[in-house]
Amino acid sequence: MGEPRAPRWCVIGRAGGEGDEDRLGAVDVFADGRRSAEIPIPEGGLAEFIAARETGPGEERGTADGRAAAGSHAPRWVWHDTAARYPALLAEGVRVGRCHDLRLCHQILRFLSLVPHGADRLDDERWNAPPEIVEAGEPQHGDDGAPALFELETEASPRAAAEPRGVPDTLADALLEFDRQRSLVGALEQSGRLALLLAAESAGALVAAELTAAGVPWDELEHDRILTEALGSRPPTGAKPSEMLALGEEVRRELGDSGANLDSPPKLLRALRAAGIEATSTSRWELAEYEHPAIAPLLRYKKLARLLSANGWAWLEEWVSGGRYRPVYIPGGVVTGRWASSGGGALQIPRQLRPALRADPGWVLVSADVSQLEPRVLAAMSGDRAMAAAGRGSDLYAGLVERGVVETRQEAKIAMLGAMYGSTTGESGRLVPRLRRAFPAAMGLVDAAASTGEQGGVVSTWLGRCSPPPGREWREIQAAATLPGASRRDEELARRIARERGRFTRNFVVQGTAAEWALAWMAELRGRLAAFEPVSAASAAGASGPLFARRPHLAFFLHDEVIVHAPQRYAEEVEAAVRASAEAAGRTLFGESPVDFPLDLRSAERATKD
DNA sequence: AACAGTTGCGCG
DNA sequence: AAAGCGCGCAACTGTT
Repeated sequence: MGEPRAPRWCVIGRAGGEGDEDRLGAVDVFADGRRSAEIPIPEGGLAEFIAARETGPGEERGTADGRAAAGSHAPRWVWHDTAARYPALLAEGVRVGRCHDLRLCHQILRFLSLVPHGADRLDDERWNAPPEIVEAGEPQHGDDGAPALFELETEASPRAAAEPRGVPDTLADALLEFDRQRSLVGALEQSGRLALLLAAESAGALVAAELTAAGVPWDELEHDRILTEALGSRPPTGAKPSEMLALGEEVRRELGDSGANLDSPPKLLRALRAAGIEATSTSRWELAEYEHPAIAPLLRYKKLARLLSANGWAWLEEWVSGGRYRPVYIPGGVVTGRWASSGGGALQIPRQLRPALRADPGWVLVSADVSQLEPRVLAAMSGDRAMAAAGRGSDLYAGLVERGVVETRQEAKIAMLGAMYGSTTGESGRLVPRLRRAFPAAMGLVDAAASTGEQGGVVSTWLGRCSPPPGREWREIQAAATLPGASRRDEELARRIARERGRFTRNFVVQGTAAEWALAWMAELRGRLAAFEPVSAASAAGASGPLFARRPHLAFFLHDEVIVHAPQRYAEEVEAAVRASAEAAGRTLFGESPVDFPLDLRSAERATKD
């Protein structure tokens, strides 16, 4: 498709050598492998350069309203690190349709290249650096009036002020790496899955930057109300809120120890034992086992202490401003391919605070999560028809009960988690054999992954992300245990860490494939949302920035859940788009599989869960 | 005073 | 005390 003369890719990178840090250049790469000469990009002109090409011929020029041509003419942008490049573009109101993130793709391909296929390895270690985190922020203007977009906000958010990492960003490096990656994929690829994975991973990088730029609409007053209701009114910095003080006094009174320190686990443990509570740790799981009048207030104290330190007023001040919470996501930050986050704890927002996620006036939050994503992914990967059938309704766990695999929904859940995590003891270990009987194909897949891992092998997700090989220490312990002079301790250690690795690889294939499904879901949804007609300026969202104020946009992502911030009038269309994207994700990964991926979907002003 | 390591708990 | 995977973060402890 597309015009024969239109470049398929456009590689962006730093053009000059020493002293030329800001000069950028581009090289077009065509489908037949031909390359253009280097196209110089004037200083500060990247946004304009890209905007012009994202808008196809005959279309209105300028993308201040974010109207990206959905890829008909625009090339796929190839750059070293989306996290380093894209926030500045977004801040200038330029959206990108597709990209190829060399750093993320390198991370995927480097483990893959350990598989003996005879292809060239990607052995340029410089590409293995962690992402360069750049705050989106408002464009800052330097002395010369030019936007200094890459300046780090050292004071506002210290975590984002990490030193720029050593990923090469010159055009020459990018072209070389891009060639290596393409030839490696070409040599290894038979199914097209790997290309799909690289595209999905890169799309995820775009989504992550856009999520930070758009922010989560956050009701600071509601957050404050939740805190005040639980903790008492806000205390001066460093002081404890009244509710914690009162509970602390109650605990100390019940323990008969007026000096007991509840904030130090070792000291608390000593105080508990002095009061006759023979606990071995201070975790709430263990404390809840003991009958003592100090336990209840202590558990409440710990709950409040957690709320205060993790998401208290200090957090609110640091991470929420102008009605937006802007977490930093790290695509591919987890070995399995899941996203991680850095700063602000985006992936740990407690349910208690969900009511603080609140749409702007005239807008709604469309929240969707996938029911039992990981078991469904396992059913699809393994082609287990019985398991697919059990998941045909909206609740796979209920399907297990209906089929008499287990007696209760709770048992179904425990058994399924145990199967995917590799539990061998307790109730979970007891129930797993039933699944093995009912779903031999699915269980065979995870059991094989565990076995491969125990033997030091590499496993891979559905699209081909490989688990890291075992480290030197692991191999040495295994080797030592097989030596003639090995002690029982050596053997037990080797056995134990082999089993641990087996549980890791067992879960890797499922968790990693679920992450791929989620990427495909978001990539599809991102495209669909960008195609909505913008609403009038009068109905624009307050603090969403030029690209997101007038269209539905992704606002939050959490492994198997997305939240879209949308103008009220689009609520139903957005729900349909979210559903259609989930169906498309299933087809993209698994083709015409009998497994479906039902969503729990709701639109409301607030994102309350359950 | 700055650092790494541990504990405990929030999320999926 | 999580039996069983993957994370991030704050606070405390013990070192340098």
